[in-house]
Amino acid sequence: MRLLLTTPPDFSFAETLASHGWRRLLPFVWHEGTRTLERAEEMPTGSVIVLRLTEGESAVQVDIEGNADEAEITRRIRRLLQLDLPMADFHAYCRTIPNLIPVAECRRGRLLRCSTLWEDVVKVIATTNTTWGQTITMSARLVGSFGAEGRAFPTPQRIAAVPFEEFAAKARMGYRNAYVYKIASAITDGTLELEDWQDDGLAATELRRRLLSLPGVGPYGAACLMLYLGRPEHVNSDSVARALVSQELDRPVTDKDVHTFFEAHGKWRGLIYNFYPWRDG
DNA sequence: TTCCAGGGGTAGA
DNA sequence: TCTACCCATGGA
Repeated sequence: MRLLLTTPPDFSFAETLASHGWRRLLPFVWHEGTRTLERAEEMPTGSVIVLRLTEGESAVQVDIEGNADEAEITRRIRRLLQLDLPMADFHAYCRTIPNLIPVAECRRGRLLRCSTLWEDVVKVIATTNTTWGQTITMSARLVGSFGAEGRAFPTPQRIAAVPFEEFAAKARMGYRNAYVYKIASAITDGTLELEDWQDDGLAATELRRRLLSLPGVGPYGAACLMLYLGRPEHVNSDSVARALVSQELDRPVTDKDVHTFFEAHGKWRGLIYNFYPWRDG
């Protein structure tokens, strides 16, 4: 089966996929030669399908291996590519600042997401206080050990269904094991309705408060997740941000300096940081 | 061995 | 609010 999803004029397939590192984490597989983003998805029935996304003419072409409900696939892909996120105001803002004009002209601003907030949360936790290499292997172990057919990202239910000791031994996420398992268990027993937090009616301050209440999610993680949820008013200051701002200011900097550096960009701070045209690339 | 990586939790001030 | 310390894992 093949789907063709029309994309907004200010959408860029290439820029969205390059927006951050998610395309390098399973179950995403990026094929540079064919410019294809592949991803296995577990359907509500338990079956696994494979999506292959390529850029079309003002559209995203989706080739689907396996049988699945078209509406459900469309919904997931719209989430993956932030197709419903308005970009006009952000791009208009960028055009008012000379060194940010390329951000608008290259149609940057959307970020690649996973098909659930749950998966985004787990992967953000897997990026904290570790190297990218380990983040990649943690994602691979989660998919391989607990995902449906060892190909899709595990649902919270699949993780909560195994004893913690078994989960920890196979996931090997260090002290993050307990955080991920606790979140999976809370979703499974119904005390945490994480996916409902994506409601646009939720105030940004309340969303941030809730994200910070998740074990393993602090200021950095909450800022990342808010960015993925279209609320870019916080900068996800991390060691990368500190290094870049330090280079820009030519002196050692703290988190506070990073926040001060982006303060003027107000509600667009998080996006400006993510797409900032740093010197030397 | 020791350090530390796209931080976070906790205790104590 | 700020600081110090600890945290599992694995590579350098």
